[in-house]
This record gives sequence, C-alpha cells and structure tokens, in this order.
Amino acid sequence: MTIAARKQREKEEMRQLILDAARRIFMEKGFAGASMRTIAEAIQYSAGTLYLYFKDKDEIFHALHEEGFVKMLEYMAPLAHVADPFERLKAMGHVYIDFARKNPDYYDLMFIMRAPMKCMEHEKWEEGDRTLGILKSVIRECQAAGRFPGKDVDGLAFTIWAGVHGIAALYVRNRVQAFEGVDPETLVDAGQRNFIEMLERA
Amino acid sequence: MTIAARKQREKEEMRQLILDAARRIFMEKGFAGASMRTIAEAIQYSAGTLYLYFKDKDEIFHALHEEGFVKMLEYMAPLAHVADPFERLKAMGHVYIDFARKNPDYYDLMFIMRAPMKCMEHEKWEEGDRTLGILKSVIRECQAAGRFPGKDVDGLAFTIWAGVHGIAALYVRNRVQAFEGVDPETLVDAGQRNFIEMLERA
DNA sequence: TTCTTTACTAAACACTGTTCATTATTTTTG
DNA sequence: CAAAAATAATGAACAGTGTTTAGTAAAGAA
Repeated sequence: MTIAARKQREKEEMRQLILDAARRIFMEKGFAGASMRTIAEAIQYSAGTLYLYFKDKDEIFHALHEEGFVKMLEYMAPLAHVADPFERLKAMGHVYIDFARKNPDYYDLMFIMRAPMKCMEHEKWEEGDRTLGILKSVIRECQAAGRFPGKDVDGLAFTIWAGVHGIAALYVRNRVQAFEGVDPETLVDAGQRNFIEMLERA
Repeated sequence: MTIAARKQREKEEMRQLILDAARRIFMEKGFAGASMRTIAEAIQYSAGTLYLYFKDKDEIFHALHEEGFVKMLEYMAPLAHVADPFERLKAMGHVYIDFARKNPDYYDLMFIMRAPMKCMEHEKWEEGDRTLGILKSVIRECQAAGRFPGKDVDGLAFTIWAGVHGIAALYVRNRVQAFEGVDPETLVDAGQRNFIEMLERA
C-alpha cells in the first residue's frame, strides 16, 4: 500500500498548503479579504481546486478556528504550574483577554463569527470543549478549596466566560469607542481588574 | 417654499419606505438576506434608487442600528420609576439581556456587527451614547448611596456592560452550545443571576 | 499499450454592493 | 403656453463573491 499511502500524504500536504495560505491571508487582510480566489492564487492553484480538499470556505475557516484553540491552549499551558486554583483561574482570565488583544482576528473567528460554527452543527466542538473543560475543572478545584460554595459548575463557568468574553468582544468589535476620549486599553484593563475583584468577593 | 418643502417631505417618506422594507426583510432573513436588490424589489424600485436616499448599505443598517437603541430605551423607560438606584441597575441588566433574547438580530446589529459602525468612524454615536449615559448616571447614583466606593465610573460602566454583553453575545452567536446537554436559556439565567450576585458583593 | 482513475483547470452560474449613462418626469424660466 | 433646466428613476454594467461542472491532462492498473 505504499502508493495509496503516498497519495494520502500528498492530500494531507495539500490541505496544509491551503491552510497555511488561508491563515497568512486571513491574518493580513481579515476574513473578508481571504476569498477562495486569493487563497488559491497565493499557492498558484485554481479556486476550484480548494473544493477538492475542503467542502467549502466555512470548512477552511473551521480548521483555522480549531487552530485558534490550540494557540490559546499554548498560552494557557504555563498556568498549569500555578498551585493555587483561584490564582490559576485569575491568571486564566488575564491570559484569555491577552490572547484576544494580541490575536483579535483569531479571537473573532473563535468566539464571535458565525461562519466556522455552521459547519459543525451536530458534531462536537473538540478543541473548544477542551478549553471549557479546563475552566470547569479549575472551578471545581476552587470549590474543593472552599470557593464558590453551592454554585453550579456549568452556570459559574458560563458566568466567568461571559465576563471575560464581554470585555474581549467589545474590544475586538470596536464598541469601546462608545467611551469617547477614554483609551480602549485602559478600559479593558479596568474591566479585567474589576471583574477579578468581583470574583474575589463572590 | 411650499414646493421645496414637499420635495423634502417626499424624500423623507421615501427614506422611511426603504427603511421599513429593510427592517422587515432584515428581521425575516437576517443581514445577509437583506440585499440591496431584495430591499428595492420589496418596494418595487430599482436597486440603484436606494443610493439616491442612502450613501450605501451600511448607512441603511446604521439607521436600523439607531432604531435598535430607541427600541432598547423603550424597554428601559419603565425603570425610571424604580427609586433605589442599585435596584434600578439590576433591573437594567435584566432588561438588557431580555432585549437581546427577544431581538437577537437587533442586538447583533447594535453590539456585534461591524457593518453599521464603519459609516460613523468620526461622528458620534448618538443613541448609543444616551444608553451609556443612563448606565453611567445610575452608577453615579449608586455611588452617592454608598455603593462601589472609590471606583472609576467609566471603568465600572464598562465592566458592567461587558458582563451583560458577554452573556448576550455568547447567546446570540450560539457559543452557549459549547455546554453540551445544558439548556441555553437556563445558562443565560444562571449567568445573569451570578453576575448580579457578584455586583451585590462588589 | 490500452484502460481507468485521479488532479486540475477554465468557464460558467447566481449572487453581492455599487456606479453611471440614459430616459422619463417635474419644475422653472423666457 | 412652450422651451429649458433640474430632478428622479432605471437598467445595464463592473468587479467582486462562493460554488459547480464539463473538459483535459497526467498517473496508475490491466
């Protein structure tokens, strides 16, 4: 089966080639600027060829969407060494918002855009699930240490996620400009500080 | 000048006619489904005509975006009679999320989409400003009553806005489905309850 | 060396937002 | 009232989009 194996390897290489181009253009010109034709052009193939490797545009961006979670998990990895669960939770909040600031396009793709969600209507959300799993387990650790007594884990996980997402989403989609004359970065910092403070008192 | 006055009235009527059609189609088929051609078709005009009354598509949706704020302010109006400022603040949070649940498309347009924001790069955000002004003044009232001592009003307003927006945005853009097997509505309720509880302890 | 399968492309389809020359209708003026 | 100027509306065109498909050239199996 050495021949069929090579074929499959080539197929995988081509998928990766497309994905690399898609990522590069997406980072440079955003989602709208990353059209099927510009992606194809970047790797000197015809647009139709992309459809031999991906069902549609959404599937390409679903792949980048998953990449985003891997990237975020990399940001989170060092926090495993923080012994105190509540300190770890606070650090996670910080890292989450930091990720959004440094990778606004990835953040958008992962948590705001509709596009990459459609193509997985009834499949499960692999990488996203893992990230959420980490949040839930750190919450459970906090509870074992006496924090958040009597709180439902899912409900609390959602509350915390929503808290940091709210900050990140208003930032990424430029709604912070509603505060005229106030520096967006300062506002995000204040939001983060306040939210963590509220979490401390909860 | 009775003739010029009539001309201007007709112009305003036509703008309203376009806006009504745009709103109807937007509510029915969403932003993507509300193309210039379908809007024009709905009022039996050619697509080019719309450009005699609106600079571009974004300007049409900026108008609907502003409508959304008027609608939200209507939701908020009854709360003016809540005497205690903190009770009023809590009720505002509830109404905000309620608005998002009942008008997800409007909410999307107002707080998530990029489209309606572009056309007002350097103008000010009239209706949005007013909504934010209400939030800030209720926070100041709370502070006058001893709540949130020593907190910066802008920073706190952003924190609270981000808190409720996070819940609404994850709901509207279907990220709640990350919690498999948990009812989205229940999750939103829990998020709201938790956040208000945290605000009480702040 | 045929035959068949695979890989790829160019062209087309049905859309999108937007512009513009042309036509039809009003309004103003001589 | 008729001619001229201004306004309103259109349909076609432009440059894009995602996607499908008929046709072609190369690679593998017989």
